[in-house]
Amino acid sequence: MGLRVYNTMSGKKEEFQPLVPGKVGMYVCGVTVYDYCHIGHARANIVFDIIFRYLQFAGYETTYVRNYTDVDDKIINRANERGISSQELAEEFIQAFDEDMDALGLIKPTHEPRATQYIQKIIEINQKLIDKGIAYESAGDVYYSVDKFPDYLKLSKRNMEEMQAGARIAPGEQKRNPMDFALWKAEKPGEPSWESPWGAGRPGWHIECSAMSSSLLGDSFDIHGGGRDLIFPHHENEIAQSEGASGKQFVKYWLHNGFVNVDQEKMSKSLGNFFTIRDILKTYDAEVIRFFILSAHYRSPIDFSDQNLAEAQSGLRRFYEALESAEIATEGLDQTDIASEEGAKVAEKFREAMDDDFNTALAIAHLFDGVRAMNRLVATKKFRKKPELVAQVRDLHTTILRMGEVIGLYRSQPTEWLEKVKLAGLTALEITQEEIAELIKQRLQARAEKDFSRSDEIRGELEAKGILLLDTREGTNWRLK
RNA sequence: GGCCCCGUCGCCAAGUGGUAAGGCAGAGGUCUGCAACACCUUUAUCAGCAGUUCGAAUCUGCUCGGGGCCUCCA
Repeated sequence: MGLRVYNTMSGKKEEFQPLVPGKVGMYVCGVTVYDYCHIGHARANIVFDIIFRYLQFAGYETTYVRNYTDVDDKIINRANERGISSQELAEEFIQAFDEDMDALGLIKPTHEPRATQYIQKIIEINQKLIDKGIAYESAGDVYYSVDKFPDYLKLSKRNMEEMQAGARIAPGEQKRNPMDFALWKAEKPGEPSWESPWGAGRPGWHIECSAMSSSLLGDSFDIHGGGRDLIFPHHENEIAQSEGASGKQFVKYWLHNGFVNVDQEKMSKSLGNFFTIRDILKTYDAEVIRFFILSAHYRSPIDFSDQNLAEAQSGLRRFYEALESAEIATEGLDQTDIASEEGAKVAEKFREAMDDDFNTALAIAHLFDGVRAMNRLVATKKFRKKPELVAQVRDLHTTILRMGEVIGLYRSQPTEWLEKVKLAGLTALEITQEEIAELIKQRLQARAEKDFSRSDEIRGELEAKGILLLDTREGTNWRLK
């Protein structure tokens, strides 16, 4: 069975069949660049990163577009506060966004358009909507007339009467219906503006995405993604604009990711309870964040907490420890042509899980099964003298890395990753690497002299500080408790 | 007020009609000078109540609890 995706439009999982066989066009709403990204942005971008990766893995030639909204009220306000141009501000946070996404290990979308690069296209769509009688000009503004689009609210499944009760008209706006939304805003002092048939002004928020998506993916494309909070009004309005202008179905599958909560409450700028990506990266490795996010289904809400991240780190460490021990166990052994089915079994389960609406939590669980199988084999007596077992371990190892690449995990060299996480954790403890090394040396000395009480004393001392000692064939290592 | 979602082991989290995955934490065992790691074993009947069904965590109704959207928001 092939890929199935949950479509917000139908409210059901549907069999995925792209408009053009073998090819996928995907548009995801990016960020408005006026501040640093928080973990909620990280989630949305990681989710669509793995969807992009998986589509390609599944053999689809995928065009992924993720925009930057670089003209907007918030950008203008923030820039004015800081006394710089909105362009400068946008530039600064585009760069910050790119740095954060790089740090999180995201692969680049095919296209990363900026709204301000598509002003002409925006004007064209507006003109078309006006010509069709769907939009109207009013005192230099252009508004979309929601009454002219019968399918309005089909995505968010609301009805007009209820919505109108809550809608309001801001001072200075001259709308025919309170629900009408701005496609073009007349220039105001201190704001960036562009010439248009309706005078100088700037685009409304929603129209940008219609312009960028149709320019890069055409009037109809396969997947449109974003956070749940964009369903209304943003995505609803995009549908109205794009379908109103083209007369064709805009998007086949609507995918929306769930929120990141803090203490059971949505994390957002307005609530002030957000954590930026760069702050979290000071304490946790980027892959830990990814692992945390992917260990729940993308549509479920997840609760952000230190405990949950620490747990994610433990889980990820299990993978890296297993990968490392498999590498050590098979090091220097000859390659053989012995066949192994172990990897194929794991890979098949993994694909089944991912095919079911990108169920990464289940997919990772199957990889954990692979880890256990691998550990078990490595722990077998005289493992290195049993070529069929060595072949199976190598097969599992390769498979875990290959599947890991599809979800952007296990990309580091295990020993380096383990070392990095270990040292990062050490900074929170009251002991240095050198002190640990010295104590280990003393303990080895004591053990050599069979002075086990002294040996245990040292271990107890370190354990009290959060350090665990591990005696191995190769010597004594340590790790965080 | 309108629309919508969720409530699964101590914690995280899959599972949406066929008899409860996985991880973290815990317990017992093997290994170990003793430990740790790893491995093996072990821990839930699914918020509550009432229905539908041969059969329900999965469908329906009600109750309780939590959350979201309706204004910018990933």
